[in-house]
Amino acid sequence: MSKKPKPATIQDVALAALVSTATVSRVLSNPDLVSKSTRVAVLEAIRETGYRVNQAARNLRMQRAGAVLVLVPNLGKPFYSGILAGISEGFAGSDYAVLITDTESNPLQEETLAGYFRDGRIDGAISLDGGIPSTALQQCVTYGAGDRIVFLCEWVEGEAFPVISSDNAEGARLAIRHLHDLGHKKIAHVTGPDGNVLTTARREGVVEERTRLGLPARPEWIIRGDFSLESGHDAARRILAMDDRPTAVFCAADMVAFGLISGLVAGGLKVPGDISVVGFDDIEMSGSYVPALTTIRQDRHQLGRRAAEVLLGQLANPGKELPMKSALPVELVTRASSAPAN
Amino acid sequence: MSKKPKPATIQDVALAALVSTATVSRVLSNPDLVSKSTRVAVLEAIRETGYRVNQAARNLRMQRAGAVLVLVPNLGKPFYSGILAGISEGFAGSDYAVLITDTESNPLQEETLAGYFRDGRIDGAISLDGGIPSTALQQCVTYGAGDRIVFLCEWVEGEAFPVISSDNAEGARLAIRHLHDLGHKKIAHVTGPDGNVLTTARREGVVEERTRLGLPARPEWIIRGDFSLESGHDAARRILAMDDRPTAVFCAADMVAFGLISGLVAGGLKVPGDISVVGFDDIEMSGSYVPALTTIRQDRHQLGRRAAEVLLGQLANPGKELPMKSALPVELVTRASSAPAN
DNA sequence: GCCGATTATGTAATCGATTACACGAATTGA
DNA sequence: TCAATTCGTGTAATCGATTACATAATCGGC
Repeated sequence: MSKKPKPATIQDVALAALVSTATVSRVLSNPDLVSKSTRVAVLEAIRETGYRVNQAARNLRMQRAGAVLVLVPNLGKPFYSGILAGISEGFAGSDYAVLITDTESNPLQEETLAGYFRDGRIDGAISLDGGIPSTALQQCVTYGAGDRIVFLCEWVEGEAFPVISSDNAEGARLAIRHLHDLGHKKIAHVTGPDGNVLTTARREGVVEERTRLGLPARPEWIIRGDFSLESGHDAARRILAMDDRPTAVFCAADMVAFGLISGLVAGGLKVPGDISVVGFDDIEMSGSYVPALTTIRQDRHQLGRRAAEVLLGQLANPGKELPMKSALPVELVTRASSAPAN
Repeated sequence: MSKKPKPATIQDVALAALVSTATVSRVLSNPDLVSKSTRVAVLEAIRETGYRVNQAARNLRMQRAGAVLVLVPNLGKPFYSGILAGISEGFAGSDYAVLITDTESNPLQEETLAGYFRDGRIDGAISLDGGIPSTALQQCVTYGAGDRIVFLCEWVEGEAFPVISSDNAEGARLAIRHLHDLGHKKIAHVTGPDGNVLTTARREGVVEERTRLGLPARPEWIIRGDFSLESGHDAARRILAMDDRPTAVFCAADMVAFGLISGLVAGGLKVPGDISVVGFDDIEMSGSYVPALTTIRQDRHQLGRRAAEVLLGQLANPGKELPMKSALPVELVTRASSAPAN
């Protein structure tokens, strides 16, 4: 039935090329050590036998796992797909496998992460989740994996790991400035969940820019959300009930903006006629929502690639570079959901 | 800096328990072969040393990869998250790592999949993508991996792999029956993309049930879509332009329903006042859309688990069970987007 | 009390790569 | 011309498990 042709090993290649396995190995990993003639012969033998290196054997010998883990808060959020694509692209050339786990449906146990390192299942990790318990991180550091973890988009306050993220505060400022340019003065902001680092960064951007532009600020114009569609609905309800309604709302996420818009429309308001709405992220469907959403674009692909590169760098020369925070630029994408103030 | 305490090996345990490594290994994989007293001693030694088996070594010796690959058409679609959660849950107890790849952003090269098997990177695969080229699959079969691939949700017509999916035709029938029960007679259907097996199954369910109930059928009431938000918009435009408009629409996916609803509303129609809409999938946001979407729920979690179980079974006794198609039940979830016909 | 069967355990080969070390040949410099 | 390098390659140990085979101990039946 299944014939399962046994794959060629390095021995087979050595035999075919009339050299030792050491030489074959060197041709693969350190070609300069081998004379041109034998190198050619070995490469020919490799082609002939159809040899492919056995990762398990290599990993065992080299004492590595050959895999990295990506921790995603919620795989279901469309926001993450581009990032994951960027990450796998970043690792495509390498011989690392990319494991992905959803921290919402597979909550990280206290010692799970360090355990993965310990058991030789992973060589490094990229976390998109800023909610990893400090204790879990400390265990990794204790184990010596402290320099093989990088944070992406979110991060844990007070921990010294490299962080790749967008310039969240700048994104918020861009949004406010855009609305201000359109003539809006009363601008509300629907935030992310409490305690989230992105919430803070974006809220501060809002407050800062609003102050700089001399715009009025009322406490109820900062509305607590949680990046979800529902929190957008809630915000709509809140706004519909206000005496002094804002004429524009900047939401901390596109999903929130969708919820908000549908809520406002259901409440009889027009978007952008009565209220302009700006989101954050520029997820796929933002362009085809009705109205098409004005938003702050994060280069998700690039974010993913960068994180992959940084981690690969750390894995290549462990403990070399110092952890640091790098912020990628964001961009305002003007669409139909924002219009000049009446 | 990073002390990197060297993990205990099976040797260390053997030493501590005053037995051979063979015995330790047996305690772990075949406890019955070991006398109770030594078993206890070994277990104590394991606890003492904090020993964890090294997967790379085990995999090398056992000639396996210790990993399975999940092929997802588009990680960004919220539909897949629950499924992935179910899959990883299904593999949680096992010692298989779960690799996830997005076939849209990382298109599968002709020989990639078979290559993964060949290189010992994976022991099996679950494909959520029905668009895998037959040639790629044949290569896997040739290599002997034919019984370690299962399809989930989608499948490739004419290939003999196990398939786990929902009862798509029944879902379609349920939707039509529901609308019929509400008094609708003129029911349209927005399909999935051409050539997709789900498109066929659902469309056939629609046609069948519509015929059974003696409902009228006009060719333009079958509208070609592609599971996307945009195709929902297009469908709305199409419907708005019809002379003889349907009073209800069954969409082949929730995303399509969202696009459709927003398009219809933008066109001045009320949902469900003028037109009732029913979706398929019951993704997270369906319940909090406005109006909340009536839809056909697939048990995504269960689907994932099942696929994992089937694959694990195949891996445990290769080539034992025969491939077969199994359909999980679906369920009508009645919400606000469908109402009695006027 | 003896012999075959069973049970428990150890010895050592093995999986397929990498690499420290050794060695002979070629090259260099004085 | 000889010693010191450098270069190219092979030998064999090694990574950490599993397991076929061998061996010693125990048991049962007669």
